[in-house]
Amino acid sequence: MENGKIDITLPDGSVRSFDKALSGQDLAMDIGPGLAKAALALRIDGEMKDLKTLLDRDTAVEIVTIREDGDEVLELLRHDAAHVLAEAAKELYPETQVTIGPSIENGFYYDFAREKPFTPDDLEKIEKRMHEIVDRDEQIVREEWARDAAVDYFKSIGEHYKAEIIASIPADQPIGIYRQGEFQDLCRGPHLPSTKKLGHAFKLMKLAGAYWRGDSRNEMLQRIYGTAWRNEKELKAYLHRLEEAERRDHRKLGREMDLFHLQEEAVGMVFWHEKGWTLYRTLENYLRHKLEVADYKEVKTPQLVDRKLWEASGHWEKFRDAMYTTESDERTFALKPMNCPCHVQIFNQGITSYRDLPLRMAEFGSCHRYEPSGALHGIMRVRGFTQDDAHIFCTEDQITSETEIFCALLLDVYKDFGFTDVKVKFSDRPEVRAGEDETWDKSEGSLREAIDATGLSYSMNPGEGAFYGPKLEFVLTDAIGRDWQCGTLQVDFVLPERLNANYIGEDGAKHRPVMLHRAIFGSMERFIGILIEEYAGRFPLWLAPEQVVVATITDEADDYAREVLAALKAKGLRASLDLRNEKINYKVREHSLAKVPALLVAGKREAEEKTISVRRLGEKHQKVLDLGEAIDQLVEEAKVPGL
RNA sequence: GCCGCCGUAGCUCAGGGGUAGAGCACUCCCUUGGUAAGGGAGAGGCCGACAGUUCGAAUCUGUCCGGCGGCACCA
Repeated sequence: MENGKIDITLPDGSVRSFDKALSGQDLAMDIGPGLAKAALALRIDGEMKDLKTLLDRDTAVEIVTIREDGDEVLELLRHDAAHVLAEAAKELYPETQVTIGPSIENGFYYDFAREKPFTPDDLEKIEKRMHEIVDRDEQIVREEWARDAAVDYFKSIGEHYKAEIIASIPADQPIGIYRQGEFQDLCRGPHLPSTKKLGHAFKLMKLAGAYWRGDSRNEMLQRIYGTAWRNEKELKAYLHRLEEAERRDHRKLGREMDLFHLQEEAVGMVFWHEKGWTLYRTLENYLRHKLEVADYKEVKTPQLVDRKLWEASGHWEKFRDAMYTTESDERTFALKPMNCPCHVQIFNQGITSYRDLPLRMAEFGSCHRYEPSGALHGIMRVRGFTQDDAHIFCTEDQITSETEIFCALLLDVYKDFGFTDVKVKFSDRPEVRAGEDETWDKSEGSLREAIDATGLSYSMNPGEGAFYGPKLEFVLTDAIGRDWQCGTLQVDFVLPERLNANYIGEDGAKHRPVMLHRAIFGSMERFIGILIEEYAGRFPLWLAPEQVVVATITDEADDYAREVLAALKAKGLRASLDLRNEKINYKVREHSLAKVPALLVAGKREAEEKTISVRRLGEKHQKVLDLGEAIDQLVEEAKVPGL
């Protein structure tokens, strides 16, 4: 800044000098009118700022345009879309109060407070008004207000939620107010220079309820969700993705593929049909084998257990409302919502030596929980489910190595299903919890040490741990982009204490073991739901409930087709026969729609030559192979991983 | 649980104060056809449940049940 000059360094390394301070807009114009037109914001020292920011010192500046890839531009657009949404809603329905409206993955939302609910018709009107506001090309101007003045202002115009938000901001922080047209909103920014820059590639998607400040004790607001993109093409691509995702919805495929159903008489409980149950058993046996190799001991514990045990474990106090109970012999029993207390009962039989640790006790444990009705979702969130549960009883010293061993096993299993990018979350102590703070310090510390030892990257999930200990969550994503916790690992110093679990140490004295609660699939039901969506119903051969259909072209091949079926079954393949009096086109179409991985077609020629025409799902053409060769190939491909 | 929307044949959906319709699937008949729908006929519904309004309710109103989308919850 010599001689009052301001040097601006551009991303290409070139430097422009100016006599006096200038706005980012001026800078863009100075470089070229095309750039000025495309400019949306600035990146000053790597941080996004308004395009109108005054540049009054030497600095490195990057001009952000609509053509820039990456999420930052999208976040900017979406955040503005939320403001335009709020402006439109206020214009059309002035009695509405605005609250917050952030950008989110794929879009944005805005929460409104209003007596009368918005209707789908209102959505259309609001969207139309949003387009008008964009066309008005309203300048978006940032101002900074004193906090108390801002609170008074918003109170005076009846925006009590806004006033409350501002009042909760620390007094020494500046209050940024963005004005566009008649609409003013509290906001940190940055924003576009004008509403026109938002463009028209946005769409309002859905109406929903949402609690004020995310707390169910508060009143419910009305949330409007929308999506926004750089251009029409991206918007269309997104809408198309949504349609594709709907096609692989496990609820739809579950019905179409005759895997399972749900009905009113057993809400949240799955009726497994033959094909779905075959899939279920295949998975269970696969995992059972993995567990055997990993030195787990499988057990089975009772469904109905006296409430005394749940009181002792602490579950009764915390989850009583979500437990199914029944009275008998003047005692109260609960359908088990978890397996851990039962596993401790097995552990407590006899005397355990430190030589027995780590003891890995596994169960495909059938559990029931009275989940809130609004939480139910297909077979992903149900009231009756089976956990691939296990508890590792070990010493404190063994936590790290057991965590490493478990994470390796989990990733190995996930890899067999093609899940390679797994989100890991670390959830620490919740507000309501059992155990002393010192115990939590210890358990969180040891889990952190253990996860660090695995080298996996993870994100923090504060306050989301189980009531007895911190946990790792292994999260998979469904077709519609929703995250589901599947695997978990939880460190527990509390239950062994409460249920008096002991082992005899090297010193001959009693010691408390640590329990590691862990699951890989999480629940069989949820994992199967995820798999259906992941594969869009087109399972790999080893998982497919119906692996092969033998279909005939004429009834002259019926006897041969029966021989083929027998040969397939003798090799352990799941196969069936289609001898119907239908054209081969019809049969191909039907079995393709049913997503049968392999169709073996037999006509007169094949019968005479002892060959078979192999048509694989997803391929346009078929291959004629020697029967033995065809079967060998299928058998090889149908091998269960790890077996 | 809370907010909004929805509930008609096995599935997808149309209709809408005067006793219910399509396509696919299903059953039967004809067709023996070489790799994604051959032709014909037939059967199938207490219009989610209960109450109310009405001469009359699948249709209007209310309550409940269930589903869907969010929110909250998730040992």
